[in-house]
Amino acid sequence: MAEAITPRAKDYSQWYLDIVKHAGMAENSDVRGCMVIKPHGYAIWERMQRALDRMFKDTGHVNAYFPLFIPKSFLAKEEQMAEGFAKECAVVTHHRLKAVPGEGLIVDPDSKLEEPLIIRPTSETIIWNTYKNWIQSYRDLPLLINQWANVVRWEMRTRLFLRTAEFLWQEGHTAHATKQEAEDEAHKILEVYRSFAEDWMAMPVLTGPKTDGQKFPGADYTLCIEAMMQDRKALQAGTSHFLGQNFAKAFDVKFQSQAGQLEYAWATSWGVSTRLIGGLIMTHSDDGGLVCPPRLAPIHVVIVPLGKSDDEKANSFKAAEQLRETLVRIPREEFFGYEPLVVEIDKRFGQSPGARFIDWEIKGVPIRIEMGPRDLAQQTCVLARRDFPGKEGKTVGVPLGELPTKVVALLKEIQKNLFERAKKYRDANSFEVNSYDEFKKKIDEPGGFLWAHWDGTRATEDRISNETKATIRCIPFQRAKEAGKCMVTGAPSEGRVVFAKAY
RNA sequence: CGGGGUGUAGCUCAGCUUGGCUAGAGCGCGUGGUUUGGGACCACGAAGUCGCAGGUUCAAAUCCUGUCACCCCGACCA
Repeated sequence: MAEAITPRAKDYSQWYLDIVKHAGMAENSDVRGCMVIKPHGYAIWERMQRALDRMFKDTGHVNAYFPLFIPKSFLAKEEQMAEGFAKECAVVTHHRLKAVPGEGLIVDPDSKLEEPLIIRPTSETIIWNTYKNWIQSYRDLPLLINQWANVVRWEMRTRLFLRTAEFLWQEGHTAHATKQEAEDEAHKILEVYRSFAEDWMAMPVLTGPKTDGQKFPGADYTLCIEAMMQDRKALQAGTSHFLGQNFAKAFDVKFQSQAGQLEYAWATSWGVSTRLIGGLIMTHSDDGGLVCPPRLAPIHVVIVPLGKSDDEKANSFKAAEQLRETLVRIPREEFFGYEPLVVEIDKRFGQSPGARFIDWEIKGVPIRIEMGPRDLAQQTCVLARRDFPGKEGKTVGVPLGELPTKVVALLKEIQKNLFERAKKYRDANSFEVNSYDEFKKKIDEPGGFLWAHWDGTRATEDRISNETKATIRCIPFQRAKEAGKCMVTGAPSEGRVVFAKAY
């Protein structure tokens, strides 16, 4: 039991760190606040990218790339944004080093930049500065562009994947001729995010606008997808902003309408980041390690051949190779993003079988097939599903001939089961509360999503978050119309909003 | 930025209070052998300018001064 994972019940944060570490997903680098994403973690990100990118393309978007550096004056042009990001910007002030005898490399004082460059915390400003040159006529609209990039936000307190100084994301930036069209775009993307979260990550989400206090600086309003982690805390998993004409005005982006009028363009921006990987971990994983939904799993099936004698090893290894050949030839299906099944064979005969099984469980491979002499004598194998921990997920005596159909069906079943289980958990930890006293009690124990009436004011929202550390996660589209009274002030409210403690 | 703490092998740490042989352990790593259906074991081995600089001393990982880095707790965030 050398590499045990801390149980969730004992220390949830440590459990999370143990999973990230032992599953080989990421580690802290020697650069403060920055992580190294290791191959197994990056493989999940690549799968996320592929699925999302196709969804963006299917909705008419194209990819482009804008600079990492943003002149300070650009950032300053949109006042809300400048204020929102000022405290977490990395600033480049010089462009050269020089070697000084005795001192080593120093920043060359003669290389000071005329104007400091900001490392992008987000790219609205540089992009809208560019759009100014691209947009003259209504015929140039809509402009539907996405970029895959890294950004830097100088965070004090970091956690792998969930909050790091540098992270990877995609950011969409669109320009439209009408307000309606831009608003439709923001909603359309939110639906893309919802379906990605639920259908690919198997992570149920609430959707709806943020309050004014929680929205993106520079946005007229922000829509979000919000998920519940297993410690009952909320995770903002994606945001889609309606930016109004704020950036068009800041960067003077006008177009001539069909009627010949000069008008400011309407904008949206939207993004999801490597934070989703943290969400995926905290939604599904158990005390045995990572649990990865099949549609995003870097490896779908691992075959572990077993044997003592050289003959037994050779036989089971050969059978494993034959099985892999069969499995990877299964016709590509939309369900798997038209990609072939990824099947790995574990050749480590030198290690004990238990150690090998556990290693794949920690890595979250959805299906494991064990083949030893006892199985092969009967032309069967042991089939283990990762959504049930350890031996609980095992079925012995599965005929080899049935595997191709069984494996595909089981992958789909695991995907479905993970979503339903997560949804059940979220719903079981969501409560309607009707008084502030009840709220204060429940927010600590048991925690979770508290649906409550709120008067819609910033003052009340701030008061609640100061007193309880809980914030309004979103004003869900899913809420019922229900006349009520704010639990704090008693002022009228037309529906409940969702409060929770959040990452 | 305020308070607390830690720097010794790849990792986790002991040793420091009370200075003294060649600086230790566990894990990991390498080699050889025995093992193998839920985290195997034995033997041997490689690996450290004790964060850095200066000082005290016959003698410093240990005491003193300075310095750097990192971690934890309080105001923000995909």
